[in-house]
Amino acid sequence: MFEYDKHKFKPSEEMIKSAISKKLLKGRLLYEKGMKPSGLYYIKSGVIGLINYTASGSESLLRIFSEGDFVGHRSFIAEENYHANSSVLSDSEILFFPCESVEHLLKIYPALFLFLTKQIAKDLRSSEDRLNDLSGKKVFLRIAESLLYLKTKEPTYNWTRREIGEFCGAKTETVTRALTQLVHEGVIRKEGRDIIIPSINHFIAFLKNEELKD
Amino acid sequence: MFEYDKHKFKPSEEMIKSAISKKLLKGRLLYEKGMKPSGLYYIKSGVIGLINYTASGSESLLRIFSEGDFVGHRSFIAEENYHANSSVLSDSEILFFPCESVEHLLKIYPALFLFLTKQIAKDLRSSEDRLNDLSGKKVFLRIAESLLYLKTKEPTYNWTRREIGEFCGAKTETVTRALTQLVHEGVIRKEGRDIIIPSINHFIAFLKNEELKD
DNA sequence: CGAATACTTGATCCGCATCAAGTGCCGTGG
DNA sequence: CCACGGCACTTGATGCGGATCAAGTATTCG
Repeated sequence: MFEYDKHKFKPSEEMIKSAISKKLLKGRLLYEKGMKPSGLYYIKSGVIGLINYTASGSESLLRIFSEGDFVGHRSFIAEENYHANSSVLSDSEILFFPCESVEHLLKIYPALFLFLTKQIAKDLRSSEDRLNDLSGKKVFLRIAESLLYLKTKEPTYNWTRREIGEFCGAKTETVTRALTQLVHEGVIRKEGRDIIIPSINHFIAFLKNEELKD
Repeated sequence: MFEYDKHKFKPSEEMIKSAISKKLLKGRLLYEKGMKPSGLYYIKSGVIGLINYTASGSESLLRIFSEGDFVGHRSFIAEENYHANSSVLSDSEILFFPCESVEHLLKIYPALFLFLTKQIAKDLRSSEDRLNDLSGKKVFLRIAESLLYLKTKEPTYNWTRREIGEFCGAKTETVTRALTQLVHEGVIRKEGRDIIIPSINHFIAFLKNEELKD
């Protein structure tokens, strides 16, 4: 089961002075696949998703960013163009730090560079763990684990069935069915469209037990 | 379709002096999942695979390393324990560079650090591209693309059907069937157990065309 | 209130895994 | 050098998980 690191990097006052502030509404793109990075984005508030299109035309949700996260650092550091769209999932306030090169970033903000490097290394682990899960775990378990991850990362955001599915490679209908089962199992509750996990520990215990089956 | 970067980092004579040399036979493990990194590995010759076990007990091949590649750098830089086994696929000669901390590495070998950082950032892209393919592409295309990748990265190594399958989330039988079809399509040839791609360009053209279907 | 979108539930289909029963291929030891 | 044992591979038959299709209902937003 993948987890995420709550450790964040707080930009200095001086850094923030050099930043450009933007407000973006839900549904907008922060950047588009194929574009060349010219700096780093930082989320003051809101939720951003890194989204790619699959061969069959549906979307997949590769990574989630929220308050206190940097965005666009992978492409910037790899010196590649963006490999996916950065889509605004809820109204966001963003800082943009223009930067000309990786070497320049390392020189002026070595601590930030080190932080981002470690972040990418951890993200690679997560991505490879998900790769592993995708070929080894049944969809029900993937959905349950993704729900836990998404709800832990951003408890106040109302994740849709579609987004949960896009995160773990499942269709909306399949997510619905899995959620119905999770309600029957007594580990989640629905309130309108929102999904409530009354006890995270209870949910985790259920997952651990579920993993042993099959 | 994912590609790999041929750009390599050559350790200096001075670096090599501080290294420990090892010879490992096929089937051995360079390191095991869960162990704590204490330095970096470098491949002088041979092929190494990063392998994880899926929930259903089968294996998945996460990354491939060969001559001139570093191994174990992700965990070292993330300051995490290894998240998968490093398995020797063909007899290898390895250099081990002991190193106490990420900061120390950055201080004494800044160019290597920068190189590894970029490498990890590119690997994250590849991994996320594969994640995307796994939920969007049919198994036939995944197998064909994986074959191209593996054969391009290590043309002399005889990739087994099992390994190709473990790389793209397919079973051995499915790989066999896909290969049979690729022979019928006239883009590969079998010689004993080995797979020959007579013309890489022809193969790529076939793939491009195949991607447009469906 | 009406329209658009998110969700739900059931029926059906199909891709690929699984199971089974072989046939090579290759290294090892006599 | 050949025989033998063990994997790697092949091919066909069968089954099932989850996608797809379809036809609703609920929710949210203008």
